[in-house]
Amino acid sequence: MTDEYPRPALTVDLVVFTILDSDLKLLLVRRKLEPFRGSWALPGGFVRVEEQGGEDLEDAAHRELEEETGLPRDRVYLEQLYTFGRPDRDPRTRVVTVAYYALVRPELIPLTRAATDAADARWFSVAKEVPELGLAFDHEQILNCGLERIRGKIDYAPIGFELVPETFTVSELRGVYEAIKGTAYDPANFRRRFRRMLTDGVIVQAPGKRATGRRPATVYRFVQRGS
Amino acid sequence: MTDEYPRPALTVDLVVFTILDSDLKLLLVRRKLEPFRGSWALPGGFVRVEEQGGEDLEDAAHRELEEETGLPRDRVYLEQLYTFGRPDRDPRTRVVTVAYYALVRPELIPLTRAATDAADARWFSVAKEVPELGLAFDHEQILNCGLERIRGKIDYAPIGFELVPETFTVSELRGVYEAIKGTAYDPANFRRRFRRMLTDGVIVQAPGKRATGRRPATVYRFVQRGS
DNA sequence: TCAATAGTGTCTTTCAGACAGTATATA
DNA sequence: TATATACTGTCTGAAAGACACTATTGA
Repeated sequence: MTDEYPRPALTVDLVVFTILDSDLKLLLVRRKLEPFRGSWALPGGFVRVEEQGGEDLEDAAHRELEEETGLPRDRVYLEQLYTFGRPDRDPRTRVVTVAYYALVRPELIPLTRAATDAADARWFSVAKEVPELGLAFDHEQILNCGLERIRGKIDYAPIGFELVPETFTVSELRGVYEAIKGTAYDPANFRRRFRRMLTDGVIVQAPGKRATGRRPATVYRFVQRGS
Repeated sequence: MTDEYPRPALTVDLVVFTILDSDLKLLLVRRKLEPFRGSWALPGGFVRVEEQGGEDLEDAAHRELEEETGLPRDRVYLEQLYTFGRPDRDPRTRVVTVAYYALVRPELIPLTRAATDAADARWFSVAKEVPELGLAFDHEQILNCGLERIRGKIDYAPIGFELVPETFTVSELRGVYEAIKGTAYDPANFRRRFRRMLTDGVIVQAPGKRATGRRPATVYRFVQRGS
């Protein structure tokens, strides 16, 4: 019954973001095979499918991320983005891809180095480097979809905390917002929003101070629900 | 290369909403085949896939909607929702489904009648009837995903206009918001939000008046961008 | 002491919720 | 005339943008 219909190949692709030096970065891998051999592309690959069983889509995304970049599955924030299935998006055959976006804390960036040598993965500046690259397939479109999503979502969901160390200062968090939105925030007004999160219990003060600039700043910790 | 991997079956499923008598309704079809034979399910079906070419995912969604319910593709608002791929979501074989939600203007409801006789399609009250039905597969989860989406999105995007006739009164639009959100809106405050849309040019006054209740109400028309 | 960042407070505008009150149609 | 709905206006509070101001550190 279901076998009357031809089936498409199914992949997952990942738009992996981090922030380094107050700049939004995207993780790309260099393609070893045709088509687009030698081009930079989003990490991703085929979903493991069996007649009965196989892996869930989100598991496939985590697995591909770990395999291709070395980023551990349990420490990366992952969320489904959109599914792309234009008939001509892959020149070989019909390939439908479920795109996810991932947010990587800066502390984890060194872990990608381990895989870098093997898989040729690198972080690129979204604003300054990626536009020149000419990504493989429709990956530019997928990236833009991811950018739109995080730029919209950061205004109402606590995804900013996924791009900052476990403890952080107000300025560091503001830097995340500025890197994502691409605009400057008034430090005083940002701090006020922040203080509301504090009184709402979304954030608590952490011990110690951090001396980044001139005067050491208070350090905070994000309180996820149920911990 | 790509043919080394087994492929999943790929379907689209549709969460189709309308509003009738100030109540949010969902369009369901009765299954004629196993599994879940006789159960109510979301309209949907297999994406047409060929080695080279075939249809786009959104085209597949429009096609299935028209085939199964008679709703014309060019008059229904459609948007991708989420992709579901749990390995056990279909007992037969691995089936991944790309879910869409659709918004149907009340004027189009009679068009579903034509297909009703053939395909056994019916509108159900989301609040009062659907919970008792026990939908096929994971369609309850897909429905909840669609509900979440429109309840969130109506606050910042003009999707409410997709559930109202071409010309409408303030009360009618308020009824849409109340049906979706499941809460009452203060008529005076809602009217103020509405007047801002008017001054912003999102809406224009239409000729005539409509006598629904006691006093005839002014009629408006939504101005989509670029017309 | 100076410069730079941390941090506070104030003014204004915008908008939402609550709610009183006026206007106009039909039964 | 009664009443239900259409429609207007006002008060209050929450929150954002602009911006002046104080505090504390390192160089």
